[in-house]
Amino acid sequence: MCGRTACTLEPDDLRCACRFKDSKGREYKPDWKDAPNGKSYFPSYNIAPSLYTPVLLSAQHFDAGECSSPRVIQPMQWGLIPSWHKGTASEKAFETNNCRAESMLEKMTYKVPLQKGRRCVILADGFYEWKRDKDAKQPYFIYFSKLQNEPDINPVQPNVKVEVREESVENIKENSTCGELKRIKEEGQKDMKVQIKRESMDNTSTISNIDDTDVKIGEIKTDFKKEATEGPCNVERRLLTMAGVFDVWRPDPSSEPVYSYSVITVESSSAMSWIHHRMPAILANDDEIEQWLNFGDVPMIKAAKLIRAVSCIDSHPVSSVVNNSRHNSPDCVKKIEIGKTKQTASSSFMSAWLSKGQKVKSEEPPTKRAKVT
DNA sequence: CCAGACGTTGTT
DNA sequence: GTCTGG
DNA sequence: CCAGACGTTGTT
DNA sequence: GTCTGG
Repeated sequence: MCGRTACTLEPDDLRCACRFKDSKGREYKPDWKDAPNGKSYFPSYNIAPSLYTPVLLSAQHFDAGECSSPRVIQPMQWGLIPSWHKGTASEKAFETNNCRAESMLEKMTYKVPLQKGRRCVILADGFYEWKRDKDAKQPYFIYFSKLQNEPDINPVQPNVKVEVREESVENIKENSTCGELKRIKEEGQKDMKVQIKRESMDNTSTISNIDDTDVKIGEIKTDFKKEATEGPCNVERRLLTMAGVFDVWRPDPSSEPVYSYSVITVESSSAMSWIHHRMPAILANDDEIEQWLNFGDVPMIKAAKLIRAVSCIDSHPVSSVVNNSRHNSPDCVKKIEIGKTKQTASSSFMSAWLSKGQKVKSEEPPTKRAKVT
């Protein structure tokens, strides 16, 4: 899954790294909006849940005229606090750092904000994942592959498949099994039946209470300022863009709202599964980002198709200094060679290799393992 | 009707 | 706030 | 996600 | 074992 990230760019560099063009070809940087409750984002190589991190969202979430760009970056707290939460921010009983894609349209905590169009994109240099082997834990840093900067040119069969079928109310009723269907729409309108199916298991859940028409499409704002976005962008690697859901919570009616988010997770692609069986839902290019953010034009049913396991990622092992979230240094993301410092890992690898030939449980991706001759 | 939940991961 | 279970 | 705490009284 | 803090 995704429980630790790095995000080291300053706000202006983040805005620069998030330059984009609208449908008319005008180029923008996202606006920067501070969190309304006064909390700040601090760049770090070691970002843990509960911290505030930069998140992209549509300017349509704000009042008309408030923004000079169709997109906004705002720091939000990692770990979604539902709008109905009672008590203080810290006494939330639930684990909402991640949101399972397979059930996000069913669970109250995520369904409700998603119906309100509260889709966001979490910005990061990359994220960390711990590969477990018995007692041992080896952290890896994972980020966008440098080879493909635009689409996911190396797609795998998505293991989270979102099927959308339009059927009449009658058909749905006839086809419904176990009373799983719930009525959603007013008379005369066609129901949307969304199935999110995990390929690995034959586990199909049917959702019908998310629909396109719930979201009030805000008036299209055409008065965004065109900003000067020329000049080089001093950002080396493309920022990782992870799909998320956010919500807005008020500790009490008088206080400022708290924006918080959850990273959507999916069953891992082959690029990740050798490290971990879950991974964040990554948006592979700007078109996907646009569709995910633009809740006014892109209904949830369509946006849900963007949530899948991509393969356009690279990774490398890093030092266990990253384990302690108090450690914030470039060492957290620095590549290390495994097997050199840890003799135990190396010797177990070698003995397994000697006894079984070259078929060894992979410590590296298949491509890298192939050069062992 | 009211009360109570509302979540994920990993591990066995 | 909204859904489920009793 | 992982690391670290997990407790009270009285005295300075 | 389980919760809190980062």
